[in-house]
Amino acid sequence: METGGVDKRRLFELLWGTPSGPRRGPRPTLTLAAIARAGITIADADGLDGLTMQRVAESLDVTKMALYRYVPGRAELVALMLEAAIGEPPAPPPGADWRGQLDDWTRQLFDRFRRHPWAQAATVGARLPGPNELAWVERVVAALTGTGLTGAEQLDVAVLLVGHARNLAQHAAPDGAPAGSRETAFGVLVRGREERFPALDAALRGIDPEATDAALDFGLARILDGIEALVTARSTGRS
Amino acid sequence: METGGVDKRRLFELLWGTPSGPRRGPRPTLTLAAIARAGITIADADGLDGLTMQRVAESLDVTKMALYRYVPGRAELVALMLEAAIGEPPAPPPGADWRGQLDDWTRQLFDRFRRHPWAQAATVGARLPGPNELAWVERVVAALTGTGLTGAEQLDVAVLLVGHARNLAQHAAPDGAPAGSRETAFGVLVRGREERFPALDAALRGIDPEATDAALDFGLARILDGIEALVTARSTGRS
DNA sequence: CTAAACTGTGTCCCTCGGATACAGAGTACT
DNA sequence: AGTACTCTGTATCCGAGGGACACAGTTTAG
Repeated sequence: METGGVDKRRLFELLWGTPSGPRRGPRPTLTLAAIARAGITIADADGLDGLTMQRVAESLDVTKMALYRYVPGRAELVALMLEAAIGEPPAPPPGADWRGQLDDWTRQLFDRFRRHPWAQAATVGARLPGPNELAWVERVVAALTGTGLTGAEQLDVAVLLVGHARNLAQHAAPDGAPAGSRETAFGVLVRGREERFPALDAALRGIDPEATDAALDFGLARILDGIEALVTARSTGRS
Repeated sequence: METGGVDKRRLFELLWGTPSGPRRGPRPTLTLAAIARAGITIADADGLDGLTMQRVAESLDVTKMALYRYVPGRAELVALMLEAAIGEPPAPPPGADWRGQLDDWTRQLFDRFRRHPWAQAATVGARLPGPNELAWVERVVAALTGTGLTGAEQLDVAVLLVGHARNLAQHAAPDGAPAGSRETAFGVLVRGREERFPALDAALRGIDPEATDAALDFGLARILDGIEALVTARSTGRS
């Protein structure tokens, strides 16, 4: 799996190109969107490892090689799937200030990542972003326009928030997991090695095993607090 | 590649087990550490895709199948490589307060991730942490002991900082990249589509192309500011 | 109506992870 | 010391999966 070689030229065409006009030969039976959808369904169920060209083709009632008429290879298919799975960014909640917008934005992105666990693995390394992905970034920058942050800082905020949403979708317990499963997972390893991990042991002891995992909220609140401090410093300091 | 199936029982033994005593047959020619080192060298050069059992075996002058006497499979080998590549956490800078410790900690972890780009891909999804990985977390919790944060919050901070270090190692430009390469990469996509990404366009225009990418520092400063606000609130509010 | 272009298919090849059976090496027990 | 047992490395084999290539059928431009 994961051959990794990506045809950047072709991928750019696929992500950003316009649907070309009337062509000559027989009309295609498939669509890029349909292929991506089929791939997403499979990957949602069985992960990226379960995603084979064969299975995608079968689910579309086509031969494996037919897919290569639309997509250069598996890597590019995954990129298309990612773009479709992330989708367009949601409308910002009406009347929200920049903080409210970014808070909602991060939770929405978190949800997308959680709905498609394979998106984690599909977003490692340098990528060519698609229109949807860029539209998400645009929303962050737009929300921060007028706060006194520089353009570079606005982008840095986007990177920070994407990272948090993505990172926590990874750490988030799977849907059916019992509360406090993270703590017990760590606890098993720390137990019997308390002298090696004393602080960790103490921290784990102080955790209510019934408490729900609030890592997303906690981190997001800290990040937004930090940004807010900068924003107020900027608006009071000069201007 | 990336068959994904992990033998958790065996992996736990490999990561946490103690080297067993004197055995009977011929003495092994290899070591787990040596195998992991060989794998790291290969993955550092050619990524996880370049890491094949064959290549690892060749670099150790052994047959491919000999490796399976030490390691259950490829997935477990990668886990061992990760544990070795991350290594033990560095000693906290002497005399530093919690903020100084966490700042240094995050940069150190960032460095490790940057030195081994494949570690990105190796840390997706739920994993069984090794002793080194847990020791890193221990350091964060230890640094926060006495700040008034609850045990759960201390762990949340660790998740947050790991995520930032990991995330930024991914976004960080490769070693030889020219300054401002991120901006130009975005710029190419935005150019000609200014009406679709107006805020992004404005942000990019305001960026000095010579400026060095400071996303790590920016995000880290925000996060630590946010934590500091919580710490002071806790210490002044009650106690 | 013909030629060109495009689509889906069948077949083939290569790479890679892993199972299995076997031969030699070293140790524990008598 | 000898023997039986066990562990190591190897050789061989298999199946899954990505992708190349040539071909036949289909649709449209001229």
